[in-house]
Amino acid sequence: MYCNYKYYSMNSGRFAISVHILTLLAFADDEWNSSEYLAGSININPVLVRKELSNLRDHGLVISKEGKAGGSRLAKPSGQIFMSEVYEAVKQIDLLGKGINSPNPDCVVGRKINDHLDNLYDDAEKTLLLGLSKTSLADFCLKFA
Amino acid sequence: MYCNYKYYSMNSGRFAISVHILTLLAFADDEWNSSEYLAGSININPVLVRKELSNLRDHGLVISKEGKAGGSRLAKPSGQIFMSEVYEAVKQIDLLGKGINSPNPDCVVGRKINDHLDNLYDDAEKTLLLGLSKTSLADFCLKFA
DNA sequence: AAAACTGTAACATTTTTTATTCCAGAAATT
DNA sequence: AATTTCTGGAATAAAAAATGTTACAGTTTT
Repeated sequence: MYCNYKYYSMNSGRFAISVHILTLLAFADDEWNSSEYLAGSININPVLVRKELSNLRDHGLVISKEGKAGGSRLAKPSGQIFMSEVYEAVKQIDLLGKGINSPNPDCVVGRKINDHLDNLYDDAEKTLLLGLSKTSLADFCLKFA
Repeated sequence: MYCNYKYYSMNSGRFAISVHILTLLAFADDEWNSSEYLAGSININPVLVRKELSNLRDHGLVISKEGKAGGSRLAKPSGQIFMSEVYEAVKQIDLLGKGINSPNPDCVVGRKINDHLDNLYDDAEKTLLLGLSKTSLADFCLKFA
């Protein structure tokens, strides 16, 4: 077995789900939105929404209120939330799972390639983040007009 | 179930494996390298290497020779192969698997979000490719000096 | 006290990725 | 022309990751 670079976690849904949640919250303004309601629009299980909300909360993008009439809303104006932040928020978890495995250390290339790939990935990611930082959640919401 | 955006396929190894293969071939110059040898440095199964070679071949990055004393080598000088090409080569297969599923069509956001996410992803990917196009395989190999 | 939420843990299912086995066919070597 | 050493690729298995579900304790409003 080999390599588990998880740098580009825009993969497979979590980023999309987070953006979807944030978009709904942006449209709902000051209201507290239940995970049930959010899940209804996204068409996934409410528990998945809560998990994602939990992560967004940890990253300061949303706040939640427990108890009856509780729910979630944006932690700051949509003009101050950037896609790069969403990317970073979603990425975290994957990064933990990162496990770089054993290329052959007797090979000049194998011995060093992980470091070099790391650098390459870091650079590429910076570029990507720069691009994503140009779109705010407010910008994104405008598209629905 | 929801969303399967597979745009960012730099995920989990295939990109790394392809770069590893290409780097080995770049160092080996004109020699024909067997999948067995390549697999030895990467420390994965030779069949996986052949699959990856098959893909790289389809994208004009390597050529292979069958039969005894056969193997693979670069299809062009390493200075003319860019990381963006490798990314594109690896991406293809994932793109086929792309399946965007059913957000709630009764919701203003749900109805349109996939299109908007698509655009966002396309833009981000363009940025990423631009970044990757700045590093050639030759550049990458220099790091091993 | 009841109702309507969140927050999580534990578990089940599905999908994707990675690995393995096997063999037919191609070219060099003898 | 038989043998050897490769590729090419199908079929299958195993492992890992992503996604979905159930269940329930804890919070706050009514």
